[in-house]
Amino acid sequence: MTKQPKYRQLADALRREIDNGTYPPGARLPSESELAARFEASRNTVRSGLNELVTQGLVASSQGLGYEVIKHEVFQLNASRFENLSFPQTGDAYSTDVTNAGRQPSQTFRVEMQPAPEYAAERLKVPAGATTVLRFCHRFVDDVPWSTQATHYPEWLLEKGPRLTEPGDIAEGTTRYLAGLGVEQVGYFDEIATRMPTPDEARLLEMGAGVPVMLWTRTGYSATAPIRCTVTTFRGDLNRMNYEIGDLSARSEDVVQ
Amino acid sequence: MTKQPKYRQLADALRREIDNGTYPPGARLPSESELAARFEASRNTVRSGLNELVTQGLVASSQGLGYEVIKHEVFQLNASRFENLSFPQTGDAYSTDVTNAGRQPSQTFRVEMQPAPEYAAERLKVPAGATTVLRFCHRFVDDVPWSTQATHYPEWLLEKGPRLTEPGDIAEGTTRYLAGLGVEQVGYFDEIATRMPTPDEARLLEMGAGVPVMLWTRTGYSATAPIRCTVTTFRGDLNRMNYEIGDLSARSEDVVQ
DNA sequence: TGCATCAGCTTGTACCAACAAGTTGAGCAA
DNA sequence: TTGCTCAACTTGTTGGTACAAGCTGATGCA
Repeated sequence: MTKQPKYRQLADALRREIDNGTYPPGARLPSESELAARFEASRNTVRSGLNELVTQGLVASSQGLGYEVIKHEVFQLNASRFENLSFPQTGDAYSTDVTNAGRQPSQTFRVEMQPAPEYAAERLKVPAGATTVLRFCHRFVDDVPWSTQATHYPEWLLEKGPRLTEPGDIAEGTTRYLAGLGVEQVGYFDEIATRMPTPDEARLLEMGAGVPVMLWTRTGYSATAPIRCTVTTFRGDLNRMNYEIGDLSARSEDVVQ
Repeated sequence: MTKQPKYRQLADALRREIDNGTYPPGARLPSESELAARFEASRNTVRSGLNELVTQGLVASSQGLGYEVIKHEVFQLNASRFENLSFPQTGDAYSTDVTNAGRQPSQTFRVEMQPAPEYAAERLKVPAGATTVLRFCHRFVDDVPWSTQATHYPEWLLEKGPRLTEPGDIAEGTTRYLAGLGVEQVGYFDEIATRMPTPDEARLLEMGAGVPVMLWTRTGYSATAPIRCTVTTFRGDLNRMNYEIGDLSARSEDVVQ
């Protein structure tokens, strides 16, 4: 074991104390100057160590307040069931999942006609820059920012579903609305990626700079063509994506060897 | 637009120059002292700005060498096809995916009998601490560390598949091996999460501390019981997880409106 | 030629100082 | 009591200095 620099020893010591409950989630750490006295280090060195914990998403700092141990609370999102089609639902998939978890969903909407960005054009099989309907959605759970969602629809869909451009929510969910008009989503292709948030994303989701985002890109297909491309951006520390595939009857039952 | 601190202005300027190709992937940034002169800032301020870029995974620094712009080449992993069952394969799912991408896979193996950690016990429906077979695998693509994989099998499976404890690879893939013994995986439950790497993970995967990891937990089920729980840890910046669900015939065809 | 050494570059660690800016609670005034 | 001000805390930003440690190429010796 090679000798670690002082700021890292400090970070490791604090990490241990957070793990073992000396500083439980929600608790405040001692101030920088107190830690400096305890570890016989300068304030800058203490800040280097604390910065490591912030980067790892264990604590968050606020000017004037101090450092607070973050509480993580993971929210499970079931991504693989067939949206709105396999069983009855009243709202969209998000509201359903959140409500089932006993939480309060809310969201703000924005609808625009936009030239398709490269990723959307490619997936929707339209020329780059072609006009698309963009429905943008900023979602909250119990008033905490949870995700942003941008869905591009190809322009030709408007002939069949003019309400796509209506500002505001479509109560029964857009997938269900389109299915009622004969444009049924029969399959989808999901891509899941992760990266550090852009400054914009960090601001929108009110997340620490050291927490990754999860990007969920879903391209929905009718029997003949792609009909939508949705990119959802989650706080990575608060969400988990689930897929159920194949026969899972053994999952819910008691185990029989 | 409020005034940003100097170190952030510096980070934003460099980020733009990386994006627009002034510093392409693999290029070296100017040294800290050169940047200090250019931005009329102290070396400490420059380091704060560069640290932001490191945290966001855009650049990496090495002592004595300088700052290098990271090149990321994303590897797509198809997670939803039915492993080894729906079509013939020669090796395991990983080798197949990597080879199909024209890359050279390699891996190191380790097999142990281990008490089940909490997450595995829960998913395998065995008591916490019950003995399980742990097959641990460290995978490389073109000799670059790519992922670690830890699979727990319940102990009762050994009666049917004793080769599980053999050190070294099982050539045809464990899932296929078990299927040949009558323990067929008929479904699986996937969970995908993301977080910052632990120091150990950062070392094993040779990744910057500012790059998130992607955790892929797959629990496989036979018709009657869970038969394995696999946790794969990826570099988040180099991997993307794909799921194909439902009828995707429209995906590969030319579009017909 | 071949090899060891070292100067001169790079980043890493650690310290000090000063002031800006956000938060809170004590205490005073209406 | 209510409400305001302000002192005393907190972290945020920016400057400075010094030395440690890693890398590279030039230099010079064998």
